[in-house]
Amino acid sequence: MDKSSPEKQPTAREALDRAAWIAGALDIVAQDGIDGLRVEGLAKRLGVTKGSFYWHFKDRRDLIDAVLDNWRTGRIRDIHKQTTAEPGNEEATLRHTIEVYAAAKNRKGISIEASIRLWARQDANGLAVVEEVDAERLECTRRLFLARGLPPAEAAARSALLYAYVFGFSMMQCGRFDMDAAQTKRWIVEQIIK
Amino acid sequence: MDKSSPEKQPTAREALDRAAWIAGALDIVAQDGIDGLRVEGLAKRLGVTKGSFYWHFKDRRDLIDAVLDNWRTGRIRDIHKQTTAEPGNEEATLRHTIEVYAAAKNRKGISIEASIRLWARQDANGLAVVEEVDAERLECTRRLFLARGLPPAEAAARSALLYAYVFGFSMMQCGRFDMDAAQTKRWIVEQIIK
DNA sequence: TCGCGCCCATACTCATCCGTATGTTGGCTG
DNA sequence: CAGCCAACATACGGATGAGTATGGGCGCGA
Repeated sequence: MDKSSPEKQPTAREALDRAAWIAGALDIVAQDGIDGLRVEGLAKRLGVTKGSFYWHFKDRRDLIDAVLDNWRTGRIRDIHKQTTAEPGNEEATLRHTIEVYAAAKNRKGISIEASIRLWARQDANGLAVVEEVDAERLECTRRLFLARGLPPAEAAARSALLYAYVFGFSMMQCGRFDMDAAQTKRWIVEQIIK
Repeated sequence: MDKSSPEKQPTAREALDRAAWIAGALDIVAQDGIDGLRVEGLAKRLGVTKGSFYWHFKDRRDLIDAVLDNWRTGRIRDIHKQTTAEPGNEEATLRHTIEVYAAAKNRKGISIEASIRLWARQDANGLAVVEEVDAERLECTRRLFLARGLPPAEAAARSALLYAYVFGFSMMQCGRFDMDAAQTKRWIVEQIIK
């Protein structure tokens, strides 16, 4: 699992550079998907050449796996951070979680989500990563519903509906549909939370 | 909008061949996304060479536009077919619509949906197509909710939640989450319909 | 100051793919 | 049967991109 292959100490320098490559890769993934993640394009974006890339990574697949791993740990850290609620405050925490994940400001994060999930349809490693992230997220919000006294089955169902709504709505293009978006979102959130 | 450029009669032969190319393209899109849709690969899949392709299509973009157009008209025809209900039968029609679009058997259709929607994020033509399909779908199911006597805002909200759930759930990977999937889906459908 | 190793550039090979130009074949028509 | 045309195949040029091989600069310790 770990990148323990370098012979000497994994200097902070190298770790930082690798992180920079991954950060740049995530920008490209958000724009063009994982298929659009090219070694030479990423290098040009970082102001270097391929020679640098192949010093930090074994090959393109190594970069993709690093991106997936980085995304996985980041999403799991995030959901734990978002869903830690003091007892009695579960409802506000749930509303806030939906806010964060469905926010229009989070366009880049949504794009990365969609790209990785589509990629995971034909990649075993990607599928495992998405499964782990989903399981963690579903479990975190389920706990919040359980803390509110809901029966286990309903807590699981509400948790599933929460993420289905968030991801599904982000994939839709409602530009031509006549509705009050804010009012609609409020009504849906009530259905999920209440 | 129409392909009226051929000088003579648009023979059934040519129409069939163009449809065959589009059908093969949809297979590839379902597997590898629109980025994976390559002229030579598609030709090999159909047992011919590029020479044939460039007789039927101007270029790769022409094929993509044809695929988008075919998908658009097909989805609109489908949703109209699924949502025509005799008065009083709206609830069963809504349940059936969810069944059809959320069906696990419809894996190929879901993959095409996801690929096109991701593609539409960076393509104006694709965006217009998705917007039109979404508007049509949202309107069709909204009419069913309205026919059941719901207030307009709630009908629109339920219609939006319906598709958000269908698309969102199809993007999730719940393999590691402990729940009764059938029971969960039943609970969610009740929330949307009732 | 000398060498060594990290970090990157340069320069290739090989494969894929788009688009075009042109050759070829089989069927239909006059 | 001559000719034409739809529907391909073949062959090519140019671009892109992965991966490798190799060289060079630069800091740093002995």
